[in-house]
Amino acid sequence: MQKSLYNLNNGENIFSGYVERKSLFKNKRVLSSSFIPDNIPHRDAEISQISSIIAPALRGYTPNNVFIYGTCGTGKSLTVQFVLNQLHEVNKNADNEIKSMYINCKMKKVADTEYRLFAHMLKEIGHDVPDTGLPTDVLYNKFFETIDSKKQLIIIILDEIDALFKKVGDEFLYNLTRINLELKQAQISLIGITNDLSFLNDLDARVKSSLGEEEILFKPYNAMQLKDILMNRVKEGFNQSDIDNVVVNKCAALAAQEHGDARRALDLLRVAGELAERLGDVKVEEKHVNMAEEKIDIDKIIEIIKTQPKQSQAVLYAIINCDEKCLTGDVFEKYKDICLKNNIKILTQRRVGDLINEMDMLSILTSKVISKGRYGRTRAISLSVSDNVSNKIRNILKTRFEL
DNA sequence: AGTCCACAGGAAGGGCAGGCGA
DNA sequence: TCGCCTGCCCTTCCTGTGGACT
Repeated sequence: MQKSLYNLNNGENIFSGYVERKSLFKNKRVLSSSFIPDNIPHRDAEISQISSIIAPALRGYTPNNVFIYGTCGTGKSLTVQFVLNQLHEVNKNADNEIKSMYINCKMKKVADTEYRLFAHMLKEIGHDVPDTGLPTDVLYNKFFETIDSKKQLIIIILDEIDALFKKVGDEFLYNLTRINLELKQAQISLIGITNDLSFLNDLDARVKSSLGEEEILFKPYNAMQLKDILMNRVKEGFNQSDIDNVVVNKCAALAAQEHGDARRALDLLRVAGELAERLGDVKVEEKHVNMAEEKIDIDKIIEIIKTQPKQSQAVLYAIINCDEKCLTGDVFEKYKDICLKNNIKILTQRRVGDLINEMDMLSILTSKVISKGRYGRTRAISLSVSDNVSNKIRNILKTRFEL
């Protein structure tokens, strides 16, 4: 019989079984999607394109702004960070100073408004600013003065740039793309990254021409390319005898179905390994990938829900407790019930509508405007998760609200 | 063809928390 | 400390919408 990982009630230290057992992982860090490897397979063309665009920085010139687009998990951010690391390495001892700033515009409370974007960039260059209270133009001027205090090139990478654009428009991009005209010593160069292929078309023509000086498209990986990527990581990440070849094939195939998402493939591989280890199995097998697939989906959605404000959670609980295809009016009635029973302030239907929209954007639910003829126009709302996940969400929210 | 419904969603403004300068 | 300014969250008010019904 397999010895339990954790010794309970036998007098031994409960962790001794875990420590004694050999780990399936050799270096778990390389299986993380944020890990930057020494080489990025199947992205030679893109690396060479980006390098040739930013290379003039090494001779003291300002590189053109670059706009990079491609679906999720195609290696856009990774490739950019890889190229910039190489750039910094070469430029280590050079006279002209090059700095880079990576900002994820989708991060709530970090860079999801123009104010927060400039506050974040100021913090990056060592200027602490309050989270609120200052006029945005004061922050803009402070940023301007700070970077222009010496000769330097700053490369700003705005990841998920479409998220910020959707929220505040393209004024901030206009300001950033014009900033070089006013700077005396420093220069900035922008790299915009997005999953939204149509994003550039929505921009003002002036912003479009300056941001889209150079455009690079990242095509999705196919199953074979994903397999290559995974094999590279498996070599460094796992003790190879501990992992079935079928596992790599399955992870690659599943991720290829999801528009060639390498991040998904790596997550599947890592979580499958974690599950195998947690179960005390000696090898990562196909069954662990199946379990990983479900776990990743559930974890992701539950993490989002747990971090939502109480009002959004109450609205979601109302939706869960409505019929399968519920309408805005039904949700609002249920929501009011929940608020009354739980002593929560009732927001207006207008605001609840916005909260529903926000959760739609987070892919927690789907809402579609429908017309019911003389019975008015409304939105049909349904959860965009499986029954299993929906039950898990219900159980979590049940502990927070009475109904 | 006109009416009607139940909202959607834009615009404007209020209240609050927080920073700044006098 | 106070008045003023800001961003953010929210409400109020308003117009627009589209298809069933008359």
